[in-house]
Amino acid sequence: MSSAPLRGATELPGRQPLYSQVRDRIVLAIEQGEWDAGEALPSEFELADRFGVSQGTVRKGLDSLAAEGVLIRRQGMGTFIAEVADDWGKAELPGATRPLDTSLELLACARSNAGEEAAEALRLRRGAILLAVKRLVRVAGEPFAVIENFVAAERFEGLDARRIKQANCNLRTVWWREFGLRVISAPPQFRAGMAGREEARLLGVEADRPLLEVARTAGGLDGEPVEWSVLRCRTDHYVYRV
Amino acid sequence: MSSAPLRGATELPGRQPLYSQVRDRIVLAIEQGEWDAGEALPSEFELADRFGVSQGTVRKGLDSLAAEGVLIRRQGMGTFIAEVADDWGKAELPGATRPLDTSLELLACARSNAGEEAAEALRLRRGAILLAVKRLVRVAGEPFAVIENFVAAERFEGLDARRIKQANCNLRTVWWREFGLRVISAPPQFRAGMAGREEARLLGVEADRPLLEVARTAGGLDGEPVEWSVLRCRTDHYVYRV
DNA sequence: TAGTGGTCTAGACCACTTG
DNA sequence: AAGTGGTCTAGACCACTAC
Repeated sequence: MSSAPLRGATELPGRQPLYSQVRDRIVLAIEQGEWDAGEALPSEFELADRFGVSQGTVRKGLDSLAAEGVLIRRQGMGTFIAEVADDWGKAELPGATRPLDTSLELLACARSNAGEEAAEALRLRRGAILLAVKRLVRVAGEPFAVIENFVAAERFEGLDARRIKQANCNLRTVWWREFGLRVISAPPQFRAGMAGREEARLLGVEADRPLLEVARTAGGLDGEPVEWSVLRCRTDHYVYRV
Repeated sequence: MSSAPLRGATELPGRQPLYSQVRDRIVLAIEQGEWDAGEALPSEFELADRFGVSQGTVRKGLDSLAAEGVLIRRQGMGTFIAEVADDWGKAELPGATRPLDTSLELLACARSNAGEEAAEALRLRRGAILLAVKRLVRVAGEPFAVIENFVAAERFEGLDARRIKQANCNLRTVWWREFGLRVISAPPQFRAGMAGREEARLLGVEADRPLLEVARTAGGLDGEPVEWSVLRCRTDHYVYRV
């Protein structure tokens, strides 16, 4: 939050461009809760004053965060902190281009131990204590997908079903409001699997029917992995679009 | 190829920003074969002269094409036409982040009639005459996926197996070299399906095993749909990453 | 040394939104 | 009318590449 100009850092060997330093300073301010979701940032000129750079340089930093989906810029209005969204793909009718509306339901929130994939993705040791959140996605009221999210229990002390439900089952909102953490997802991995007994029951399909599996990690704005998650969905009625 | 300044268009009602007009002019020049793949474009200042705008405006246009993967910019060297790549996702080991090397083999190139999905995607009538290209993707020598591409036969008169093999089975290279067409893919749709008898045989899996299906359309730099394609892959050994 | 793209500035004007 | 982001310019300097 200091107003020290950024130039001092420009002589260091591992020097970053000014606009990139501006981006990082803004990220820091966001993480420190300086502005709430939906709130407007100061104007480009105010930020330029604060960071001791020109308005064009601030613009480049803001544009990069807008491209990442962290900020929303509207001509004539200002630059706003984006509402965080659970940025999974969307259900669509095959061949269609319009995403369908979905609803989320919390199934469980419990401690578990890291399996091989989760441990590797989160850079933890195998068996580390995780929190596992299990949710059901519905399309037009019908079960479409089961999502499991895993995070390090240590970092998310106090997470429980009540807090998740308060945020309408949007975990990104929970990470942001309760833990001051904003995350961005890496490109997912895809696999075709079979419905186990549990998924078959939840999704209302027969066991041994093919299910689409989507797995991904998400990291903080600084790049550190925070969350590993898997979505399993039936694709007999709808398809999944990235 | 004319050198008329761009300003004249700025008074039109559907006016585009100058940098966007610069982008379109460069796209046009690329499509007219002014530069080959791998070749360098004129410098920013030369292009600025040619289009009658400032160097910064040219830069914005070039940057947007670089972001789309059409151009590659290298400090101190210049701006180059990117080699076209078949931009499917990659095969990876589960949990890994490094893509594996793949090879392509042409299975067939034949005429067919547009099914419902292909017709809709390509904005043609159902039953329109298409060219269907079928290829096999191998990872470490083992069959991994079957890709089918569909294009309007009318637009790709003269396409045959020989021309495809000459381009190492890279269809994007064929579109570019033989038909002067550069395409960009839209986000794909995913589905979990079952291996039919034909895919099972080609991929070396049992019939009724789950297969991952990835479908997408690709359009020209002007946005018109050109190609519809489907990839079907086994995900028992490797996974598919976007 | 010359030429390229990469960064940064200062200032101008435009388009849009709100009061 | 005032304030915001969006575009555009002209010019400066830097970092990298080639010769």
